[in-house]
Amino acid sequence: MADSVSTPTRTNFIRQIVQDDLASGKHTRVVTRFPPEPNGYLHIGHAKSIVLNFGLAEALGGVCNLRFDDTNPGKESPEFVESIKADVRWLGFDWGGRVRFASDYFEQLYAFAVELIEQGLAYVCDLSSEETRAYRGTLTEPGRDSPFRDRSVEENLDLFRRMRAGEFPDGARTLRAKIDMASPNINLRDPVLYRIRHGVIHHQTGSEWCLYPTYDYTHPISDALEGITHSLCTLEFEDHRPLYDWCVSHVSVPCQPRQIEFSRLNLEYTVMSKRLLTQLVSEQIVDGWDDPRMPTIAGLRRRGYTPGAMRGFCERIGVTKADNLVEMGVLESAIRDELDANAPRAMAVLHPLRVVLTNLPADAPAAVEARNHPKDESMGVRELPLSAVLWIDRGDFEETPPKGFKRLTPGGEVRLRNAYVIRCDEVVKDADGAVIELRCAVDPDTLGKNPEGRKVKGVIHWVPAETALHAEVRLYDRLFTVPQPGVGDRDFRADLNPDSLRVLSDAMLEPSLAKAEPGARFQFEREGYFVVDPDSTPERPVFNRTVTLRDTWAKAQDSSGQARAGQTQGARGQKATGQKARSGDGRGNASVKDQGDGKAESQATSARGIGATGGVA
RNA sequence: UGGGGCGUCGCCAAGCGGUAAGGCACUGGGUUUUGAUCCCAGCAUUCCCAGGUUCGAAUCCUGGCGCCCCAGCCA
Repeated sequence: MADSVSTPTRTNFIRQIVQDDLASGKHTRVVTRFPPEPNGYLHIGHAKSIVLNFGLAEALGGVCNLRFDDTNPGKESPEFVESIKADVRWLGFDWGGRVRFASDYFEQLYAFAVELIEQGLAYVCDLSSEETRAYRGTLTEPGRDSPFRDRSVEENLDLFRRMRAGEFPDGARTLRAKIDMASPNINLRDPVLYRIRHGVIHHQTGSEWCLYPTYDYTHPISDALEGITHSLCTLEFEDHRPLYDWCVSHVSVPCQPRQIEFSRLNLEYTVMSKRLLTQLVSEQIVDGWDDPRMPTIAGLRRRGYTPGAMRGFCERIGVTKADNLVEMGVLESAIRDELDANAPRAMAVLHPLRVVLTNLPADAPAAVEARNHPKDESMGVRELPLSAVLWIDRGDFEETPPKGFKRLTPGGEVRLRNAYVIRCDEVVKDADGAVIELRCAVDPDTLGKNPEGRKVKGVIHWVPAETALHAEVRLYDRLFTVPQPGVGDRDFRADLNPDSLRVLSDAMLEPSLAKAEPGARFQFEREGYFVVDPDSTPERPVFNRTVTLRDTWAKAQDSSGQARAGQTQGARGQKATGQKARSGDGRGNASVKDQGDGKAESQATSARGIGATGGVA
């Protein structure tokens, strides 16, 4: 699907800096990089960084490297590098040439460390991690020099070589930069440059190394080696910039990239930290990294989002240094814009109610023609078989309608989309009083024209019963019930939305949908946008709801104060838990499957460690 | 009571000393065989607060207030 409706690229403070550097001749070509650590799947916050970095290079005639920041092998895996490559490609970006790894530079990084030692700017320290912390001081008190700070260059060189040779166990020694233990910036209090890690198999370098460089040391030098002009990262690295600059200015790299920081994306009703997302997956609260409720790129893709909508969303939210919390509505409007323009229409009945047409004319056509898009004729037309028995949605009939109800009522008339106007003559109920069938008369003179002398305001969708496709439809809602899950000391799992997934096992689809391939997107008229799930088979079609249509009627009903049993908090625009479900028990013969009931044991969510992925959110 | 950032409409966000863009949301109204889309209109006399400079300040200065980040051999 074409990404046609992304909003035009707006400028931002980083783009201005880059353009200024180009205009002044400081740089002749912009080179950026996207540097994820392969320790999880990419999420929509990464998409912001990807669109910024690749988009900037693309727009200004430069290049953007994809570089894996793989300096902590214990947490990383080839699965993650593959998923990241696939996600960046899916978003429509190209890193021109080979993928880079920080581990490509391990040998050079080691040589630069030797340079630092020779200059007296780095030393081997024998303090344990606990001692190192104790010597570091606090936010308000300066640290103390390590007793190993003044080792000779010769001794440092020897020790560092032996560290590489594997002579010392994990944690026995580190290589530290010699900067300033009294610096008010804690990052400058002799930061660790290298640590020892035995026994881990690195996904790229295997067991070649037992010495691994830290992010603070690796990142600036990797940037410099690649000729990066502008190194864009998130705000939490702002304090590290002096160290970044220190590294590239004390070692013989070919250039000194400029680090610029911007604020991370925060989205309401979801979580964005890799630690929490990993937890959702590992505790099986969701169905994997690509669960359609996840804010991962893989999840959004399976949910039915398009690359164009993702890029459009990123353009809309902008790039600044201000903390932000973006409303879901922005994301939803981005995908609706794109799908409204590009998704073919179809009809599907989610909560089927049987309707019998009692007087279908003998000369009625066997099928009616329907346009695949109300505005785009190039999308063509399709045939809808017509028959005397059909399905409509239970929510489109009310025995005692609220004021303003435009759908079917006893004795009332409604238009069957693309077909006749019908009138409900009889309501058939079972022993318990539940409506099981409607008997309706068609007005034979209303095919392709309005009835004479009266107006029929309501239009409802339908599916012919004989030829209907029985399908599974998965209705997704927000994963959490509160805008900021786990805020404060709460366990974020306590904020999970128990109704984030509802599976309708017997939805009825129009027969033309039989040939839809996984990944195909449609608008089910009056319901929303849906995508064929990879689980789908010809025998058992499975559709995921990407997003509902805007529904001002449901919204008006909500705000008129009517009770909504089982309604999740603030599910605006989420028809599934709203009006449809409320009216006449839309769950009918659908099975309801709850997931994510927060079964796991409670565990404190520390503020620490929820950030962080290689300077890219 | 260390350091680094940030505070413009409900949410994002332009603005770069010359008199508050835009998007989302919201509220009306129109078109409509999707209560969708589309169209039209409305939506900050005011920019965290208080002083000051200036003919003129969201933009400059001073002082407050509020929020975020930093004490991993994570990134």
